[in-house]
Amino acid sequence: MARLKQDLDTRTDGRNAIADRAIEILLSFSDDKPVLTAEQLREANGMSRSAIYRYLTSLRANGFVAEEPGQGFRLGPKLIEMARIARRDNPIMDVAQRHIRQLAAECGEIVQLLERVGRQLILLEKIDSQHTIGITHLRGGMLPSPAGSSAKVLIAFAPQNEFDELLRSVDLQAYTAKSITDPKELCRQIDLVRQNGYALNDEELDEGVRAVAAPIFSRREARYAVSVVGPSFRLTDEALPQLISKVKATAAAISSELQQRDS
Amino acid sequence: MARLKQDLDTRTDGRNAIADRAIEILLSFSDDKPVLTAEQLREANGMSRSAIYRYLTSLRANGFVAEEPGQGFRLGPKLIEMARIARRDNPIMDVAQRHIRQLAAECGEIVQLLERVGRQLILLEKIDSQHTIGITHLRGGMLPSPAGSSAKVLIAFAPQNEFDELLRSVDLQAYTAKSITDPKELCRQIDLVRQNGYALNDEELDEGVRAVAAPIFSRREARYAVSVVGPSFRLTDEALPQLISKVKATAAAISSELQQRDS
DNA sequence: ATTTTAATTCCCGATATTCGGGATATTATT
DNA sequence: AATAATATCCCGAATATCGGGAATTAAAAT
Repeated sequence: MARLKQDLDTRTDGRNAIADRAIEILLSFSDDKPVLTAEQLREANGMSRSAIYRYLTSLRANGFVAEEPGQGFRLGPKLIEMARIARRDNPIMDVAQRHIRQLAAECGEIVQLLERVGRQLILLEKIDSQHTIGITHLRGGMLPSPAGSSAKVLIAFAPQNEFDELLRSVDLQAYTAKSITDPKELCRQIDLVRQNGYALNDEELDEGVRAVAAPIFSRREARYAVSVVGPSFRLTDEALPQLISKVKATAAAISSELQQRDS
Repeated sequence: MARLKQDLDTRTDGRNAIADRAIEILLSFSDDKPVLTAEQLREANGMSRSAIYRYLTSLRANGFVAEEPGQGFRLGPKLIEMARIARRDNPIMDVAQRHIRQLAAECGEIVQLLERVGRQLILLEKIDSQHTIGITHLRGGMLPSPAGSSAKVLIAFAPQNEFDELLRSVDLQAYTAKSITDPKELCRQIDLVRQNGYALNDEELDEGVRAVAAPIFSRREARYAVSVVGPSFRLTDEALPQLISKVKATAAAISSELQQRDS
């Protein structure tokens, strides 16, 4: 009776399904849902009671999840430790840190650094804005999802063999009045992004929120993106040109520093 | 022919052995060895070629490890993202940050914040010292291992049911001339730690390195420890008393803030 | 204190999924 | 081009997960 999910949409070739499932459990946690009960985790991942507890026991013993007495589980402290090592050795973190802090200081808005891994957009760094009146919470990033400015950039400059699949995976739902819902329109914009070297997000995901993003190149690939996010009343059409050039300059500076390193 | 390791020293009751193995692979990476080839990982974890690649494929697809072109693998960017969430929801991180930064500023030495999870000592935060002439690299922490100041504190104030096992798991090798090698001596020191409310490490792990640690209480348990680490020529016998009181004060402040939260 | 309820752990046979070894394909090196 | 090293694919064997439900423990309510 061990009938497993056997996801049809993701290939299970040459992978370890159980390791994948363990990770899936970890990915159930998000900014929105930082604490989950065993029951919620069971349901979210479609497993039996015995199974989820077996996973949780292993994850907890290793500090990957922690138990909050009456509440449930949350991501554990070991992840914090491992991230220190991951940061230390991720070439981009070292290089980008200084640049994006300066960008944040200059424009006073939220600045983000993202990395694309397959169809995932991973948020590496986020510097909060000085303005308390800012965007407090942003949609986290895993494609298939709607395309914000960073996603547009990373799709536009993706290598050919991945490009089509990425483009297809964009969610075209209408989250706001300005959301992109037409594939043709998306293609048109992506083309523009490639021409201009930057992408905009004009309230397409959240009402009143605009963003600018530019690609960072590493080994001739656009693996990372910097973006500035802020309220439309500050990121006005008048303010945008200067902001765009700042974002592009920052991205370019990081790119060139990365390139020097490789040599 | 699927003969697995079946570790004898760790119970596999009610756990998920494969998830454990996946985590074990991640734990192969450390500050000392941030980049490992598939072959090194295979060897370190005693698995077959096919097996290690299956694990790595899953881990890589999820961004838990990343591939460095000619070098091998390193911990991946997804860990950085997940750590952000883990931090955000870890009560201690929010509270302790400010206090340990101030402590670091006051004493100008390395300050560390650790959490105990079972027999593991997890490094949650490390603030580097201003002095470039300091300790660059510290032994990472998983018991069984030698007991530094933080370990002493966390053992001394551990709950009864865990105390004996923890004490037994201490490594009594002679790393330096001053290392504790006698179990009796360790017990005596642990008793003192419990009486005094702090622990010292007087060049017991590394020549010329001293440390002071104090326990942080959360829900009537000493789950965390703050420690200050520095060279013996600055952490002199004359300087220690003041440093000890500062470390204790910091720990106490964090403890009381945590307690307030719980109410 | 006692009952009720929920949450977690334990047990078991069935079988899905890992396992290792070796062949194959790909990439790097000389 | 030839060699070496690395990575993927394929297979039967069998380990270790799987789910269902019972048993235990913890928590909540009466």
